[in-house]
Amino acid sequence: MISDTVRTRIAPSPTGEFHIGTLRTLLYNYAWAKKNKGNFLVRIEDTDRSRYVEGAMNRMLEVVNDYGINWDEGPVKGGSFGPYIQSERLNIYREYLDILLTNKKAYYCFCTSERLDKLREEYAKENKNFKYDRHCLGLSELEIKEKLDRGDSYAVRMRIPEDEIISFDDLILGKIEIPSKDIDDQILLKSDGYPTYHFAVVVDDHLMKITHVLRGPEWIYSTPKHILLYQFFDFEAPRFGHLPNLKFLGSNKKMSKREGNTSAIKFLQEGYLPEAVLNYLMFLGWNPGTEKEIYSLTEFIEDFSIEKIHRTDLITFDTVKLRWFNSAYLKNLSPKDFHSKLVNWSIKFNMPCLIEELEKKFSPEDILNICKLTKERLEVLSDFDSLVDYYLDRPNLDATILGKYSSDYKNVLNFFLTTIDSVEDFTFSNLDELLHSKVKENNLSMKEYFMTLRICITGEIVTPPIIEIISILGKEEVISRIKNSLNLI
RNA sequence: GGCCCUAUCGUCUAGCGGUCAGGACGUCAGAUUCUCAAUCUGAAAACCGGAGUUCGAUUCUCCGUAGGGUCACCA
Repeated sequence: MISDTVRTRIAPSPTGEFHIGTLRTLLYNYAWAKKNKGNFLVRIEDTDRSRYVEGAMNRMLEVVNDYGINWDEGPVKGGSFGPYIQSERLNIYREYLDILLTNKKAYYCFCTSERLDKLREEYAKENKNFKYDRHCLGLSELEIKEKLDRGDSYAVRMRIPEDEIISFDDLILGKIEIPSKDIDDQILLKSDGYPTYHFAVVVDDHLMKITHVLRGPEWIYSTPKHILLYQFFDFEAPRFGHLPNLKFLGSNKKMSKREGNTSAIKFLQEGYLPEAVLNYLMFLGWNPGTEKEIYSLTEFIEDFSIEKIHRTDLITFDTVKLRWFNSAYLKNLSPKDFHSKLVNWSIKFNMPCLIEELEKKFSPEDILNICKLTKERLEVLSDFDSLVDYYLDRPNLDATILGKYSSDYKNVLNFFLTTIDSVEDFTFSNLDELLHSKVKENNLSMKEYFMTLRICITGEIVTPPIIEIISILGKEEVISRIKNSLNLI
C-alpha cells in the first residue's frame, strides 16, 4: 500500500539553467504536497553524464530558494530517503535491475550504435516507426555469458509485452490508453553503467514513496513504460498528471531559449519580485474558478486543486501580464519595503542602481519619499534608474521644449524664482498650497506654469508631481536650478 | 508519417444542456489632481467547421480541420 502522506517532488537535471517552466511544475507539486500536509522533495537527475554541467545543481537549489520555496528533503539538506542525487544511487539501480534480469523482464543488448543507426535508417526509408528488432533477445544464456566475460559493451533493455493496452488514469487528462506494440524496448541501463531516466525515475519514486507526479506533457508517451516497470516490480505506481506546455506569445512551439528568457533566475535579475513571478505562474494552467487573482504562496496552497488544472496543449507565457503582476506587487509595497527590496536586489544580483548615489545625497526621509513616488511608476526594479536620474543630475535644458508649453517661459521661471525664494517652511504641503494659490490668484494657466517648472527642474515632461520633487530637492537646489536655467536660455 | 493529447475574446481563463457566454491583462474612449502613473467609468473583442443525440447544444457523440506531444544508450 502506498503511503498515506502525500509526497511530491521536482527532479531537475543539472544540465543548465533552471527553467521557468520547471518552476511552474515545481509550484504545482509543492502546493499539492503542502495542501495535503505532505512532503515536497528535490531530487537531482544527473544520469546523463555527457550533458552534466558542473555547479548547475547548486545554482538550481539556490534559484528555488530565491523564489522562497522550501523543500523538505533533498540534496545537501538530506532526508530519510536519500541520497537525493541519482549518480549516488547507482548500486541501488543495479540491485533492482538484477531483479528484472532474473525475472526475464529485461534483457542484455549488445547492439552497437552503428547497427541501431542503420536500423533506424531502414525504418525511416520505409516510413515505418522505429522499434528495436529484439536482435539480442534471442541470445542464449551461453552467448550472453561469453560476451559478458569478454567484456563486450552492453546495455539492458526492458521487455515490453507483445500486445497489451497499457492504460492509466491521468489526474489531469483522464484515461489514456497506449498499445504496447507501439512502445520500444526501452533501454534501462546504458553502456556507461548509468540508468536511463525511465528506470531511475521509477526506482526512485517508489523508494522515496512519491504519491503524485505532476510533470510536463512530454512524459505522457513514456508513462506506459513507467507503469509497466511498476507492474514488473509489483510496486504501486504514483498518480500521474500531465501539465500543459508553455510557449511564448507569437510562437507555437514550447518555450525555447532562442525566443526569449526561459531561465527562472533571470526574471529575478531583471527586477521581478519572486512572489509576482510565482503568482503569474500559478495561473498558467490553473484557475481557482473565482475572480481572485492576487495569490500569495500560502493562499495558493489553500485553494490549489488538481481538478482545477486546465486540460490543454499549450499556454502562452505573456510577459505583458507578468509585468502587470509585478507592478501590482511593487505598488503594494510600503516605501520602506520597496527600498529594502531595491537595495537587496541591487546587491544580490550586482545590478547597478542609482539608489546608492541617492543615499549619499538625500536624507533617509527623502529617500523614502523618492521610493514612494517611484514604486507606483515602475514595472520592474531595473526601471528604477531611468525614473530618478534628475534627482542627481541637472538637466540639459532644451529651450524648444520649454517653448512648447509656454511662450513666455522666462517670466514663468522668474515667477517661481521669487515665489519659491520667499518660502520659509520648505515642505510639500506648504509648497503645494502656496504655489497653487499663487498661480490661481494671478489667473495663470496651471498647465503652463507647472510644466515649465517641471522641465526646468527635471528636463523631462513626464515625472511625478513636480511639487513633490522640489520639496525633496530642497530650496537651495531648486533656486539654483531655476537660476541656472535662466542663464542658459 | 504512426501513436497519444488538445481546441471559449489578441492573451490567461470562468462555464460542467437552457447564461445578455463572466472576469483579468492588453487595446480604445471618458472622468480626475500640474504631466505621467495610479484610480474610477464605459466600449470593442471569443465558443474552429460539419453532422448527430436532445424540446434545446459552447457544453454530450462522431467526422473533419488546426495545434501540441512523442517516436534516443537526453531528460
